[in-house]
Amino acid sequence: MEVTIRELAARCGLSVSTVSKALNGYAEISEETRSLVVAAAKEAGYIPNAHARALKAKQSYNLGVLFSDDKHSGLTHAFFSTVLESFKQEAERRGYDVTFISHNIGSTQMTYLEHCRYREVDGICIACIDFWNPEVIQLAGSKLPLVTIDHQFNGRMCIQSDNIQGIDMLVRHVYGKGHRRIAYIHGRRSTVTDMRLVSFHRTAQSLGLDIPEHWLKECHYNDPASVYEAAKQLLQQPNRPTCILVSDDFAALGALEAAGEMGLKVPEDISITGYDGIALTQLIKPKLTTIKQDTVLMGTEAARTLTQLIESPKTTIPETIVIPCTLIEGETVAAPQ
Amino acid sequence: MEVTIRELAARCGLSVSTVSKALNGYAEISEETRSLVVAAAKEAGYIPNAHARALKAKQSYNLGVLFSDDKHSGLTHAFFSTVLESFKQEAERRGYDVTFISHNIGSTQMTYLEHCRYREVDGICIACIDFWNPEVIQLAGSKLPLVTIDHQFNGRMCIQSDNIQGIDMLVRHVYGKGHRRIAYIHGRRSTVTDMRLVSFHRTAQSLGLDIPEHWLKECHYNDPASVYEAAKQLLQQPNRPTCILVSDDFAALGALEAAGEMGLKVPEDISITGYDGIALTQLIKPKLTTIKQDTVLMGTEAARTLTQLIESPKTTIPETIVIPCTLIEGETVAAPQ
DNA sequence: TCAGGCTACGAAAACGTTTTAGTAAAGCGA
DNA sequence: TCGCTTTACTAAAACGTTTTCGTAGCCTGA
Repeated sequence: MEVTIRELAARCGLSVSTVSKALNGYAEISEETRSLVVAAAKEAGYIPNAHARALKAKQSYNLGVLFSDDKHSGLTHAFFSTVLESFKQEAERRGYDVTFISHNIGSTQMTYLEHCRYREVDGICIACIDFWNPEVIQLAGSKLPLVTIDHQFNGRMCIQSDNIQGIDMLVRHVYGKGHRRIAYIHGRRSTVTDMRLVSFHRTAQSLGLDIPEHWLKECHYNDPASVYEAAKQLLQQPNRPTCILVSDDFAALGALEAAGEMGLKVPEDISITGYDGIALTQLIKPKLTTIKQDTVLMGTEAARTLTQLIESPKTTIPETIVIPCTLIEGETVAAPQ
Repeated sequence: MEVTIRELAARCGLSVSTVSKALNGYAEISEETRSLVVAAAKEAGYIPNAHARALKAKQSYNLGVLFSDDKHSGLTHAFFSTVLESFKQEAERRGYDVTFISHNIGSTQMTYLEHCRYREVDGICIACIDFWNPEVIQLAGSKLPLVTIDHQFNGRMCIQSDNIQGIDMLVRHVYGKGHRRIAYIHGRRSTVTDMRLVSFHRTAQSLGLDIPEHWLKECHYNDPASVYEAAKQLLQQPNRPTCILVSDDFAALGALEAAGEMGLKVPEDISITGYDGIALTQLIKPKLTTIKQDTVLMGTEAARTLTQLIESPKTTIPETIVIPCTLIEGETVAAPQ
């Protein structure tokens, strides 16, 4: 059915090796034969076989993506799906397909690394996952070219959204609007959370703000319900904050909900911000003031550096690439009463 | 580096074929040797090579997904990303990986079908794409096992959300609330659009409603801006409808926007509904009344039928599997004034 | 005792490529 | 003319599996 390189060679009256070289652009093939072969290939509908090629050449032109979060939202995760989309587009532009990595393929359990070896992916992009998972650490310890999003493994490439700058901008923004009593609802311990917390404290201090410990609340990312609870606690205090920063747009909806239920108007009675800049924020009323992470650039850079790492392992790529973010001024921050 | 079956055979003092059979559960291998081999494989960290296996066995255990829309929202598409996520999960449960199919891998242009042949995917799932695209039609005409979401190709498997039922429920719901003047903003011509339109007309007729032609507007899916325009036109009419059905949740935001700008309150002054049941609808205020498509079941069923088709091509699977949908009663429909 | 049938294993071909090593033919300088 | 290089091609091994076919040894029944 499918025509192989052998048949193609026969049709051309050439050897298999010549045809292979002609198709792969070897210099030792004359222009004449090359065009002959290319024409014949087209006419015969010849498509090379990726598996045979990968088997021999030890390159699969396949990139793995590891991608999950504790809530198993997977592809439906508003933030990471946009990163992944642009990762995929850039990978394709560079000649790579992308395959999801998981650890149970059918009945056979595999670790992530084993799955990568099984499919012989040329490299892997890790995002939005528990980076302390032993299997992920095993992956990071392997020889496999690897890029992570928002987490730095020692000696590994990492695409970092500039969380320091983001929180700094955000705090200064609400400060500029007149807020001095600022609470911060952050996510669970992770690289990202830590950076944002550091930045929050640093900026608060440099602005001379005194933030009581109990205005910092730990919640879950991507989980409005937990933020709802935390926001309620904050708002019930006699001497409550005038502004609540939530470290996740989607979860910030929980804070809006809480405020609404308590009869507080946003932004008149209480200011609220998010973080991420997902599309949703600009579709709700009032529009959420937030930090927009450049997800498109993050995905593109991840694919770019990963393929570069694969194709020329020698070149030293900076370990961390920091992607700047921008402030989206919505309608959820106003001067405090 | 990586240990091959040959080395494993040497370690066990067995032949390559015996080892292969032991690992693949052939009956002709004694229990004794099998456990020996399995233990040795584990100890040696043996992982089979998917490419070699695919090359020989003509099965890649890889499923392609073809997935794009005219706005190139790709994975960020709220509706289809949830379908894809559950497709992926079910595929993995059944032992298949999933790879995206596209048509330009690097510099070499390929048709979708060529890409499938290149990667030797065992089957493909097509969703959310222009089904009249010649390349998609070529795919549908091929021998490749195939399942589509929401479009019926002749003789091919299709997972259909029950659009007839959905629109019927929706129209009856607003009718029940007292609406008689109902407009419908639908998407561009497609299988889905057609079914919904048919259902709209049929139900309207059976309820004795008389819908003037200019209350039907064609817009783009996933595009609030175009719906915004259409809604404005509808609302500016002297004798305007009391309820507008929009065939897409996300785009329905455009209608809400238009109403808001014209000083009309939803649902007091005008009722609006969406369609799809994406998460967003229950996060905005007021919550959108809509039809929820069972995206999880759609994805799962797509993966199930596709793998079944691959593994036993003989068994006749019904051409179309219809997935029921449910009404989500939000806060955007009230009795007309 | 022997034909026949299991049982448990092995040899080797095959899958479709890429790549190394080799080689005729042509070109070239002296 | 001769030796040497260059050009343009070919032969064949290899990549890591699966699978067909073959077979040695054992058991069984008459």
